[in-house]
Amino acid sequence: MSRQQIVAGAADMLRRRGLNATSIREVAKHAGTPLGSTYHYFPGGKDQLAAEAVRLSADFVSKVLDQQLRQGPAEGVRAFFELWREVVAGNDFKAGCPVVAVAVEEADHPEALAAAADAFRAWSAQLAASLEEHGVEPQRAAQLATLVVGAAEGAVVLCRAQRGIEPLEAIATELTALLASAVRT
Amino acid sequence: MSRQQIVAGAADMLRRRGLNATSIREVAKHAGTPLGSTYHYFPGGKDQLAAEAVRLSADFVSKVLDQQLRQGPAEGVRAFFELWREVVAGNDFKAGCPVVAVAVEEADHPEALAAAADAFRAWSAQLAASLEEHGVEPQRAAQLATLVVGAAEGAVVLCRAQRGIEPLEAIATELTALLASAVRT
DNA sequence: GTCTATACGAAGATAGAC
DNA sequence: GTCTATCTTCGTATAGAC
Repeated sequence: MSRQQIVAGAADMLRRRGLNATSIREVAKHAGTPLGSTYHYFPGGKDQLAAEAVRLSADFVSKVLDQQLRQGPAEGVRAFFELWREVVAGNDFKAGCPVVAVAVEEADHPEALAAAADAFRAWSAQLAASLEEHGVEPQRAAQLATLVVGAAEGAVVLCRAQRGIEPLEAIATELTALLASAVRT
Repeated sequence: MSRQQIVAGAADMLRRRGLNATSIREVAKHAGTPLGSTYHYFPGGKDQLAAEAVRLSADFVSKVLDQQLRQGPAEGVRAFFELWREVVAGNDFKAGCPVVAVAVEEADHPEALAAAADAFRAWSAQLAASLEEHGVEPQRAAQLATLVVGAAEGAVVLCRAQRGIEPLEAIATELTALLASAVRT
C-alpha cells in the first residue's frame, strides 16, 4: 500500500531536513505517487502527514523499548541508545529524530506537535515503569527516565553538529553507570 | 547599528521557527531594514547570517559560563540550566536554542553548521575544564561535560513539545546530584 | 552605501478531468 | 479513486535607481 510508503518517506525526510524543509511535493515524488494522492490520503495536509510520521517513528521505538525492557531497565536503555546510534551513524551524521524535528520548529501544525509530545511522554513512561519495577521510587524513576530521553535526543543533536558518534557514546556511558547505581540503591 | 539588530533578530527567529522557516525577508522586516540591506551586510546570504546568529548566541552563553564557573562547576551548571529555563519559560515554551535549530536541519549552510559544532564544543570544553580543576579526571570530565550540554539541549526540546518546564527541572535535578558526587569523589 | 523592484523557483493547497 | 494543472504566496537572491 502506498499510504504507508508516504508516511515512512515523510519520516525519513523529517529526520534529515526538519519539518519546514520537508515538502509534500518531494515526499510524494519520493514515494512515486502524484501530489494529489497525498491530499487524498491525508486531507489534513502537512500537519496530518507529519503527525502520522511522528507516530510511526514513536511506535517503532516504543515497541523496541517494550521488548527490551523485559530484560530490565539497563537493557532497555542500552537498546534505546543503540537505536539512536544506528540512526545517526548509519546516515552519515545527517539524520536525527523526527520527533525532535517537529518539536523545535514553531509552525501551525498542532496535530504533529501533539504527536511529538505524546512520543516523548510514552518513552519516558515506559522507562519509568521499568525502573519502578526494579525498586526505584516513583519520583526518582520519572526523573531518571526524563533524563535518559532528553539526554539521548540531545546527544543525537550533538553528533549531527560535530559529525561524530563520540557525544552519544559519552552520554550513554555516563547514563548507564548512573542507572546501574540508581537501581542498585 | 542595525547590523547587530539583524543578527539578534535572526537568532530570535531561529529559536522559535528553526532554520528553514527563518526567512531573510522577515528578519529584515523585523529589524526595520529593507531586504537589500541584509545582503549588503551579509553577502554570504542566509548561511552567513545564520552562522553569525549562532555565534552571537554561543558567545553569550560562553560568557555566562565563564563567569559562573569561577565559583566552581556546580554554580556553572546551575547557571547553564537557568539560562535555558529563562529562554523556554520566558517565551511560552515556543523558543529553544538556535544552535540546535541549525544542527537538526540538513541544508546547504556549511558555515552555520560549523558554527553550531563550535558552540557545542566550546560549552563542553568550558565545563570540562572546570571539572578537571576540581579534581575530576580528564576523560570523565569530558564525558560529564558532554552529558550536561546534551541533556540540557534535549531538555529544552522536551519542554517545548510538552509545553511545560518539568523536563528541564527533572534533568537539572538529576545532573546537579550526579556532578556533586563526581566532584566529591 | 541604501533601498526599490524584480527575476525565478518552489511551497501548500485545490479544482476538476479522467 | 487517481492524477494533472493551476492558484496564490513566499522563498533566495540580484540589478540597478537614488
